Amino acid sequence: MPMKHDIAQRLSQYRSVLYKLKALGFVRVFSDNLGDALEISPALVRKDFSTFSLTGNKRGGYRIDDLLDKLNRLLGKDKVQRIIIVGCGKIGQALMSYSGFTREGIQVVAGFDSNAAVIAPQASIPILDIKELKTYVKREGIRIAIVAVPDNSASHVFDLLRAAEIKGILNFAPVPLKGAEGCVVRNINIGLELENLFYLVRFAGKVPPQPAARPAG
Amino acid sequence: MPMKHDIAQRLSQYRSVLYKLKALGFVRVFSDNLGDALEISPALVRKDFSTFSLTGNKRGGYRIDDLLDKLNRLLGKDKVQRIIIVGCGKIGQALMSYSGFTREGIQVVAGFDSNAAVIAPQASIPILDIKELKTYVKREGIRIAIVAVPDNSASHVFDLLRAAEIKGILNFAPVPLKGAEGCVVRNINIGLELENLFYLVRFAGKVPPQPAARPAG
DNA sequence: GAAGATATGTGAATCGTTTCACAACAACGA
DNA sequence: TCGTTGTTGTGAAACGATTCACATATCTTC
Ligand SMILES: NC(=O)c1ccc[n+]([C@@H]2O[C@H](COP(=O)([O-])OP(=O)(O)OC[C@H]3O[C@@H](n4cnc5c(N)ncnc54)[C@H](O)[C@@H]3O)[C@@H](O)[C@H]2O)c1
Ligand SMILES: NC(=O)c1ccc[n+]([C@@H]2O[C@H](COP(=O)([O-])OP(=O)(O)OC[C@H]3O[C@@H](n4cnc5c(N)ncnc54)[C@H](O)[C@@H]3O)[C@@H](O)[C@H]2O)c1
Repeated sequence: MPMKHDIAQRLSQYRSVLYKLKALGFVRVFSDNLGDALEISPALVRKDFSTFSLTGNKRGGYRIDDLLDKLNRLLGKDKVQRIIIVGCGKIGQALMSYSGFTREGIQVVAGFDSNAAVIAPQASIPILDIKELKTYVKREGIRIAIVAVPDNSASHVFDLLRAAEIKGILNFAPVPLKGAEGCVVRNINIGLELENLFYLVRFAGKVPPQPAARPAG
Repeated sequence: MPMKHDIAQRLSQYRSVLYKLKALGFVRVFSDNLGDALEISPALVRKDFSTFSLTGNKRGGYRIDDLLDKLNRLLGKDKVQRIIIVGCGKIGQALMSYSGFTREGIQVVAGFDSNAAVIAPQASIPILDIKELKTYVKREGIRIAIVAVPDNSASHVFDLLRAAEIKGILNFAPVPLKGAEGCVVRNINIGLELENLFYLVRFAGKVPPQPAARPAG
């Protein structure tokens, strides 16, 4: 139950940085290097590694290959992760044809849509009728889905995915789906990110949450 | 300097929920209602409001219209926010044609690209040559940009935006751009979100950060 | 092989955020 | 008018995450 809210995120980031360092010819890293790269303190890097028993050497830091092996295993990078995309509109199709996933060991194996004009079972990544969702998910053992349907279909699609016993959802509809027993949800709300950015920019430097000068007293 | 890292995010979420309640005919809300909606405690809702001097009534809760007025002002929703998109490929174009932004008072006023085949200065949302970026940004007083260029162009584009004195960036390239003096950056890394989801799903319920049973002793 | 230099690994201290708990107050009913 | 009810507003407590600080291990050099 106690889940450090973004240590896993950092693990992925360490991994990404480590690959870059490795490509540059480095063999070892120090907690300072990783701290600089992620803009966190070296102590936190060490704490994180310690949490997952990623050990180094009291002098020469950490062996990059060693860290990468362990991180890859920890993050499930030793096998290709297969996902589906529900809603093959603008966002959905952009994601389906995104080559960056492959590099990360993520494979989009199918799309699903309710619009007959979009369905294309013979495409290299087949787009199937949403009615086939449950059968497909069960047969192929899919655990993760991306939701990219219009806002007003999102909660219906959410129910379908739950019925198909999907274990994790990445949701692009600006309708916060609430995680439920046995199904983790992460919401990506681009509008919200922008609003946040406006706010941050507006109050950059200035007194941010203006606690309203107390009426003299 | 001390910046509560996601209180602004919550402010936007309150706003969104309040509009839904209003549409349903509600006039007042209680901290409990908002707490339920955002899956946070009512106490935090009250603390947040208190921080921004959003006051309610000791019995009948908060007046929705009142909250919305104040939140809108606080979040800069009283005027349309004008943004640009750099990199008009798959993601960039999906965002340019996304109608959801308009609803939120966000207007994409131009796109920029380096590929002549994509440039279209006469389109309803013009796509201009990246060379015109600085001039345009200064002339139009643009403060926020979305970056949707390929990974290896990201940091170059970042420099161009900084030179144009852009104040905030929403970055889709999986290359963590580091915020700098006078420029806030938010990175959206979809691959990272997916990896995180895999991790969460893999360890759902089970012992998560396996602290490696100590060697008897 | 001892001395010095340098990084890790981690318990304790710190810091920021969230929750608790309750006084203060508004509305309502008798 | 006065008690009862229900909700806010907020100091203080609890909690969780991060940083500090240092003992400990390893490498390097003489
Ligand atoms: N396009 C963007 O840039 C953008 C940005 C932020 C958020 N979003 C959000 O992402 C979601 C998708 O946006 P989009 O622009 O790709 O929309 P879109 O209209 O282009 O695509 C939606 C697709 O979902 C399909 N669909 C509708 N109901 C369905 C159902 N019940 N089952 C299966 N498929 C169904 C439609 O046929 C369509 O192909 C929306 O919720 C939108 O708010 C989009
Ligand atoms: N497509 C996706 O689903 C997806 C998902 C996650 C992340 N991303 C990331 O988003 C970014 C864009 O992805 P995409 O699929 O839209 O790529 P894309 O190749 O379709 O589009 C990139 C656009 O940027 C333009 N460009 C290149 N260099 C430029 C420069 N120096 N100045 C201005 N414009 C320039 C190109 O001409 C092209 O139009 C990439 O970094 C990618 O990793 C994309």
